[in-house]
Amino acid sequence: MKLLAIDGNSIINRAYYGIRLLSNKKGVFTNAVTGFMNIYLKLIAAYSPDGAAAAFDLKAPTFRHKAYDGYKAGRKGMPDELAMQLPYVKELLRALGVAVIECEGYEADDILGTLAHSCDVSGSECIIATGDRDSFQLITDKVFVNLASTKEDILYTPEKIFEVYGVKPAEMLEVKALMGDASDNIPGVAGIGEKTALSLIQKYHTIANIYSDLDSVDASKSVKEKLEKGADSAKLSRMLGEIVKNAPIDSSPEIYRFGKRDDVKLASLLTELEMFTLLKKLKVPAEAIDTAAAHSQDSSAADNEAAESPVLDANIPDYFLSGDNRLYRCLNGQSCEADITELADEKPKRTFDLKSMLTVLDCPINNVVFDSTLAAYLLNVSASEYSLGRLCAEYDVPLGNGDAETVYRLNCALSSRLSAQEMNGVLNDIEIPLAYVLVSMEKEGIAIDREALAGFGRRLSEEADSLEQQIYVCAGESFNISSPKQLGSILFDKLGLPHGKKTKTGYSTNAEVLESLADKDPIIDLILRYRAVTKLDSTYAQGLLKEIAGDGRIHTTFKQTETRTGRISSAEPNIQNIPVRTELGREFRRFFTAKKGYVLVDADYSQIELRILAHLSDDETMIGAFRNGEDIHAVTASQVFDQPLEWVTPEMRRSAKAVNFGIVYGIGAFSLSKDINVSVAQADNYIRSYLSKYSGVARYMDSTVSEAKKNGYVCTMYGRRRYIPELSASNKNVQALGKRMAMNTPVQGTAADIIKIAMIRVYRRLESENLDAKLILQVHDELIAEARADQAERVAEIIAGEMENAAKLRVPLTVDAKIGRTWYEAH
DNA sequence: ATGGTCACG
DNA sequence: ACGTACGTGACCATT
Repeated sequence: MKLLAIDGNSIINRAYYGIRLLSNKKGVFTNAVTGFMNIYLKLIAAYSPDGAAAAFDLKAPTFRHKAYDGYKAGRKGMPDELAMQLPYVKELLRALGVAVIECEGYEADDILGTLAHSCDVSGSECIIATGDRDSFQLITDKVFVNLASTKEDILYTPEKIFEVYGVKPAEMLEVKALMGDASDNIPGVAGIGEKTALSLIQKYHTIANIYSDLDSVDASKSVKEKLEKGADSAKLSRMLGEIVKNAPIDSSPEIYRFGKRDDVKLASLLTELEMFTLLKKLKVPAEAIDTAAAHSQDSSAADNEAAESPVLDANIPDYFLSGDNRLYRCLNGQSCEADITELADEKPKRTFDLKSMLTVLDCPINNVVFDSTLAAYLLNVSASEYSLGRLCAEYDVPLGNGDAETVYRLNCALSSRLSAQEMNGVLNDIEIPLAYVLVSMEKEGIAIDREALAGFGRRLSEEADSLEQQIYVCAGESFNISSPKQLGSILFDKLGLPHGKKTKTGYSTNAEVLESLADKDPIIDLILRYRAVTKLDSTYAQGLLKEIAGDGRIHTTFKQTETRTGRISSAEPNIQNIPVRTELGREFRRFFTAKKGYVLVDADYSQIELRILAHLSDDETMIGAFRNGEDIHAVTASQVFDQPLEWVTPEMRRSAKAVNFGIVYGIGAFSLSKDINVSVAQADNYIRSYLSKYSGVARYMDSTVSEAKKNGYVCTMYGRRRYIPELSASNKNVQALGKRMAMNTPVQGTAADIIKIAMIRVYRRLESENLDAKLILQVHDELIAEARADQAERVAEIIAGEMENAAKLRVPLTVDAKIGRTWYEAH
């Protein structure tokens, strides 16, 4: 019999602090549960035990173990965010057939000690899984300790203990009694640390031996004095530190053989917690999930703002496109395969993943009144995916008779929630029409000058080769410059340059650190140039060449349900991060061209986010500046530095620009100071000055954060919503992040809404006016169309006009539009 | 699969 | 003592 004995409190504590705060939609935090279950599954896979038991302290919320660096054990209680997860972990363990042991008057350690001892005497094997070293004293030929750590777990055996500490496992108690353990309230001998304690025990093995003849102990005079003074404390510590081995629990290992797994219980717990990955990992059968859903007492009623099981008009068909591209329809409860031509009729219809249907089927789909994927995205912009199976689990929707019927049931659930949250407008007026635009843009793509791009790539790789050789000369050896690890050891170990901050895995070698070292060694500049050139070559030259399709064009994929703020993203390739900031990088835009006889029209909003901020905050000064068509960064400089506008220098304007950007992101003095190279105190002054001059903005930020805390979410002007569970975290850094998200999301998200509206209108105008022009790219505040050369001026006017009029704000929206043969020229 | 780095708005 | 401006995606090295 092999028993896995889990130190429940220690492991859950590690799990909690190891994973950023997560929560389900009801606000139940789940990061500790997730981490715990992952550790549990890893342990099972690693040791294949015959049974398992998990020990918990009964008197929760104080911990006596040092659970993570910096944790002041015993002084603070367990945070609520963790305490609320404990019952879930215990229930899950029971459902998995694992015994949960708690014992009045005994700590988890004592339970583990008892289990371990019992295994030892009965000839069973015991593996203790814990995150702290207290259990080392329990190690024997039969009892091992798996120490969880952030990097890799280590299995401690008697041999391993001896290798690391030079003592036997049982002697670890003696060591601890001498050195003490602050986190465990064990005093030890004052002035004796780990080194001294270990060397004493290595020689004399026990405290009793040391004190039986203290005079003859081989140690310095001061150590002997300390030992003499601390004699009572040492003996007391020895008692306190000894783990109990006879706690009143069922100690026979055989009792803990795995019990029967309760799949329905697992399904109901994991569904409630929205831990769908684990549900899959554990291979919980679909029937169990259905049964759990059917028995669930608090499905839709308790779920946030959902009306009770509403019914959508069953006369409107729901469509689903399967993995093998077959179209299914559910109408009046009847599911069957359908022909794609019926999608073109003018009757209302509902879909699952409209954008995929348009892409895959490449046929007209008219009068779509609801889409599951887009609705699910609006309801929860933070999900990682929106598959039918996962959504059914998330919204407690039982599977129907065929996927199309399931879609119908799912749409009922989604629709009622969407109405309750007043997001029908965003779905019907923005996201559904936008899907058509995005599909058209992807299909159209953009022409690439392949030969010129390849030629530029060759130039870049030659430059990289040359820099590489020069770097090797400077370093005195060759190494992999692209490996931060190897680069760090060359720069900081071999060349002895002063290292700045460290990352988790070693020295930081990012551009900021390197730039600060630029005058210390000529190798730094070479490395920076090497980095820049290889980045351009691999990501943009080689990367884009790989993505050119048979038609000589690049067809990106615009993801409509990816970002937390409502922006769209671009992938394979990402055309939203083509270089522009450096002259060399900007060259890439010369290879993005219009086809023969056509030109590119590029239109971008000027400071759309700041204008939205002016509107949302109703700030008098900012609104005035925009209405008068003033240079907003210069105005801000004049405000922040308290100087007349005409006295503002380019340097002041640059700093003010950074402050303006920072404000939108939820600024901090530290980062601003780095950005504009002034002291933190100085940056702090700028921010204060800004907020006192733009008092409307200050008020707006405050009220946005407090509204967000009250509601748990923030909204854009058009009602798009983002939940921010970080705001209720106990960790102050996480909370601060939540506040910044709360301040930034309405601004960034409203900008996203507005350009989406503009895209829809531009698309329709170009079509209705029969222009030979198509939208092809979007880069957040910029739209690019390909237009027949003779119509370009007209197209530019339409695009700029639709963008400027997409929203009516308290300030004008202004747009710069340009025409060129290439993206470089048009931008 | 994850982390470091760096490209964009 | 720590971490430090919002939102993305791609590439590389390492595990």
